[in-house]
Amino acid sequence: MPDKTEHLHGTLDALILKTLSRGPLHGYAIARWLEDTTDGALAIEEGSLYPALYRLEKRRVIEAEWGTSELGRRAKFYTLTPRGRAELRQRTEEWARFATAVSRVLLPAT
Amino acid sequence: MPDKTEHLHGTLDALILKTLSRGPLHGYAIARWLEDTTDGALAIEEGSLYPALYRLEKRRVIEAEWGTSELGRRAKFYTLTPRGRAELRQRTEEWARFATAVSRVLLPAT
DNA sequence: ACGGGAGACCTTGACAATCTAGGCATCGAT
DNA sequence: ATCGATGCCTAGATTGTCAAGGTCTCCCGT
Repeated sequence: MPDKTEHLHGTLDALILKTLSRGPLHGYAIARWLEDTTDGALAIEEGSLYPALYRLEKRRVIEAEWGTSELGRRAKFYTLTPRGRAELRQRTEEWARFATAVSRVLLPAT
Repeated sequence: MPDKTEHLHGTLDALILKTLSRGPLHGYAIARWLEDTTDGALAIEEGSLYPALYRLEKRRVIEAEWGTSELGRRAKFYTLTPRGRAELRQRTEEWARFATAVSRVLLPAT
């Protein structure tokens, strides 16, 4: 049972960039990887994923190229650009600051 | 310099509830308290705050009552209802799970 | 031979929540 | 007299996610 993904707002981009920082992947695989490595806590809907990828590509933080998936199917592979790496760093720091602040309020003296 | 508040999505309600769990406060004071205790990392825009309070009141997780602020001004004081406490617990847990998942992806091996 | 599920992509429309940018009123200090 | 802080409020635009659909191919079970 995945979490309310409502929180994703503003975080999905960073998650995608981070996923791609480990190497090129196609969209479907990005969603899979995120879901797997968080034990299902992060469920990325395809209706969120593909528009996000398109946004990121348009802003030139990722690049797309058609290729073939591990299972021999047509798939679009995304690669992180230098720009993307910079943005990832920045967004990661933003997240850290935000999460720290919220946790300080919500989970004090745990 | 406050953070991009874009992240707030879905978190603001919990923050407000938590703030009120320490005792009744008026809207302006809620924003102040959140801003202060997070060293400005959480800047709550009034255009987000008041609609949020209205939403929460309508859902009966908080109650409003007009009164007088510490500085002698007319102010609306909000109190957490039992329902609100329950929701706070639930949302806090949701946040914890979400934040843990995102951090695990974004800040691995820190 | 056929059906269904999984892999892989995409789009449309609705919705929810935040932000921007205003407005109003009172008070104290300069 | 004006300005900043206190305190409330609203309208509209923006944004991003979600739900729900659709397409095509491959593989597996029956």
